[in-house]
Amino acid sequence: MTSKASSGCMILWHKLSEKRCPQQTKPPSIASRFYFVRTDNRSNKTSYVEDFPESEKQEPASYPSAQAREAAHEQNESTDVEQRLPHFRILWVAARKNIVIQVIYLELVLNANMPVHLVKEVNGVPEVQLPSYLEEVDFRTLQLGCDYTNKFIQGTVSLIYSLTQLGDGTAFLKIILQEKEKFHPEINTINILFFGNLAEQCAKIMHQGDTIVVTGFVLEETSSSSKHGKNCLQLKMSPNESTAYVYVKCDTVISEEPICLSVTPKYTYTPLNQLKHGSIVNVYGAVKFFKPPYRSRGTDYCSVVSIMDQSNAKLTCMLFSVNLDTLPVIYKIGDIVRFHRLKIQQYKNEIQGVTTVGFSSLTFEGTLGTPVIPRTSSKIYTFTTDDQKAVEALRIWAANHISSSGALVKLSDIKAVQYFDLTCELVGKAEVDGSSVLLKVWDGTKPPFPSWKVLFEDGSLEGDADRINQLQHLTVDILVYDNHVALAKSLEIGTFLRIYSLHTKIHPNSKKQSNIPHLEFHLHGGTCYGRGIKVLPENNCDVEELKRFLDSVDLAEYQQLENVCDLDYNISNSYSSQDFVSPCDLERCQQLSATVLTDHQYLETTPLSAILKRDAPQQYRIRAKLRNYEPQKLYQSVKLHCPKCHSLQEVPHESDLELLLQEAATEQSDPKLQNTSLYDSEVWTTQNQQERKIVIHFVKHDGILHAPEDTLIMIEGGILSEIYQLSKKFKGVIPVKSSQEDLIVLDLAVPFLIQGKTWHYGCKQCSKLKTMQNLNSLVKEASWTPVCIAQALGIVPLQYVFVMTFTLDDGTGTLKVYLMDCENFFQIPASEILNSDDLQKNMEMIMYMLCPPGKKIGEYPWLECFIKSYNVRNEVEQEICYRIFDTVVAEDLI
DNA sequence: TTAGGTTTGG
Repeated sequence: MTSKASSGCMILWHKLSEKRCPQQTKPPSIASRFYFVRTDNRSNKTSYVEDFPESEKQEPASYPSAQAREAAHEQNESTDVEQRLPHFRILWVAARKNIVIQVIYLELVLNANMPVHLVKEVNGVPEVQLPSYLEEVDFRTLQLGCDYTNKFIQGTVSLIYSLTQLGDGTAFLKIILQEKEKFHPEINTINILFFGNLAEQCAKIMHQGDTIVVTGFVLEETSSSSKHGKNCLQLKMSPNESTAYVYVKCDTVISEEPICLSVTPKYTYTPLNQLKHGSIVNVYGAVKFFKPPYRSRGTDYCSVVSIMDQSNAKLTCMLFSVNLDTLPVIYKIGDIVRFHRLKIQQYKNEIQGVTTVGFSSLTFEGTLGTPVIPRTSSKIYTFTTDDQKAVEALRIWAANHISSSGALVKLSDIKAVQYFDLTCELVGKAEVDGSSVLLKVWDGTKPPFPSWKVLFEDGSLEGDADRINQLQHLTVDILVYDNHVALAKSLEIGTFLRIYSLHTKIHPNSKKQSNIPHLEFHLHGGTCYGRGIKVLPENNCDVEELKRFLDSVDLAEYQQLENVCDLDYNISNSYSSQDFVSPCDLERCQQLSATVLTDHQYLETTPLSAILKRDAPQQYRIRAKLRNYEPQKLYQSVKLHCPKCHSLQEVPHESDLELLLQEAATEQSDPKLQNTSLYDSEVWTTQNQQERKIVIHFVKHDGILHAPEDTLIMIEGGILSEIYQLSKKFKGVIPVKSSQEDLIVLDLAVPFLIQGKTWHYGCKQCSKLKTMQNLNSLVKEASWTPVCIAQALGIVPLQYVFVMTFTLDDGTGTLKVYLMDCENFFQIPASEILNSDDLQKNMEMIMYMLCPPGKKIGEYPWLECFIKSYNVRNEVEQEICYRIFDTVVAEDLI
């Protein structure tokens, strides 16, 4: 028996015996051929059959059909045995009464050309010795031109690059091998290049940290020289000449599975809504929330992971491990995880999952369409086609049910006050004091405001000074505190990071000093909201994308775009800007207004005290500060305005719409009104909802139906969520009902048209409704704009407006002025803001800038406004009111 | 054992 043969055999043998009867029988000697394992389920005895018994062969009926064999084959095709030991193939499993026969083909194990071997290592002792003719050499003695056919080197895999293809299509894999310490105390590494199927197999099998032995390599000089100017050597491994031995630690592989009839245990997965307190289960889930692993106060690392599945149930899991590597490698919300042997327990009336003996996990990228490759430190794991399907199904579900908004924000998109996840490259690092570390990072985009520069002692900044200087306008300074400090200190310059729940806020003094707000970046202490840092591997798809983007950044372009006021952008990192802004610059900056007039610039500024003494109507140019504004809650400032009768009304609340639509859904659709020359109609009957009928009328264009995104639809019997879904797909949705002769608008209390995120309402008083056939006038041009549709249907559309009261103060007096604005003043459409988190954040930031909370009014920015006065008469008295016109918020504030 | 998702001091 050769060592090559026995390595594979031993693993198989142990897997079988561990599950059943450890000391019962010895494995037979193995030859390169079919190999039969017979298990008697009654006595739990496993035996090895030298050849298949003639008697058994003569009972074809008792053996699986060709189809069943294929199924068995497929089921086992990507088992752990095969993934880690590609030279095994379980061809089929036959079960008859209590006898189970497994047929395993061992061809590759004995194939002399087999380029990769797995060597099982129990408690650090390899179960199989290397061939005795092989002689170990250390890295330093390697010399060009020597024959290394019978020599080997051994080391630890410290880095594995992505598997790639060379120009001619040959697979190529590069790894860095670190020499065992026994030769030299200092770290000594060498690059190893694998080619062809050897590269492919190594990419599958090897993991960072593995001990490997390589033999039969060719030594060559690297094309580039090392950091120290010396030429370096690298090893080339080709499939026909070279062999790699990968040592697999099997100490932790203790199967706790119930006895099962095939080599690979068949795992069952419990849906998250069926978990029972006290059980130990296997589950799949999409990550809804996670805390990257951190050191607990106890002995272990901890990671909190909340997952959801198609049952819509959520399970929060407390995962502990002394070994950081065995916790799931989650990079973002939406990743898919598989947990084995998770214990379910109760805590505060809710169930939770906890790690238990033998817990293991696989993590998969959650993005649809990316390869299904498990992230795990586990050497041996099962992965079947069923698993593949489970991951793919969860990806689809998660794409529709798990929102990752807020995550993965670019620096250019950040708002004044925000928590977000940042993917970036580390370019500099400095210890600021005992409790915080400064990280200088960039993501290739320019933040809307300069980063506040953190002070640190000379000489404490780690990183390439030239590069830090070159990127100074694009890097941000992040202060990392408390429990994150240890990890931050260990980070290497040049690594790619994801920083979770990073906090930005405006530096309190920055505006006073330069009128340009500066952003502070903090990773506060604690682990709330998943706060933490994770190093992303080079082959992570987000990192690959970021690298491509960083490479494309034109640094020269950024350097020309610096603002005159932004003096501290150009000063040394080691000083605070306050020492450098001269009084003259400060004055110049403070004279700039946070708002801009779009007309009437010829007018001279009038003090508020003078305006207060005059009659209306008048027009004025003023210069004042925003002392206060109302309403403070943004959603309260958005109203619907009728341009005809000038009435103002509240935007209907979603719950009111829901009720109205539900009520309308009980009305019957008239079949006579379906399928006309204007539209084609489809009727659906819902299940479990008293068989509600939904009718959708697809409006045709030139007599034919077009793509959904170009098609207007009308809906009868739809509820809010359905209309919401349909509006994402179709050009526009009109809720309608059947009347005697034609379809008509459902009710002006609900939108007459839903287009994208905008819900269009009509004025009840001013509209004179016409029926849907009037849309015929628009069909030829397919002019499905809200204005055209409203006109055709006799509707006076309501405008979304911001209605606010500003209290302005210029030092001579205060004046309350109204702002009623669709989209000009803030440059944000009022019609879209209620459905857009981003726009709401923009608006918040603008208000924060115009009227900074916690500041003295002297520190507020100036606002140049154009206002007009007018008389308002009520029953008792006449009053002068003021409104802002022709004024917009300055672009650099948006 | 640890943590038990729910931000902000620097």
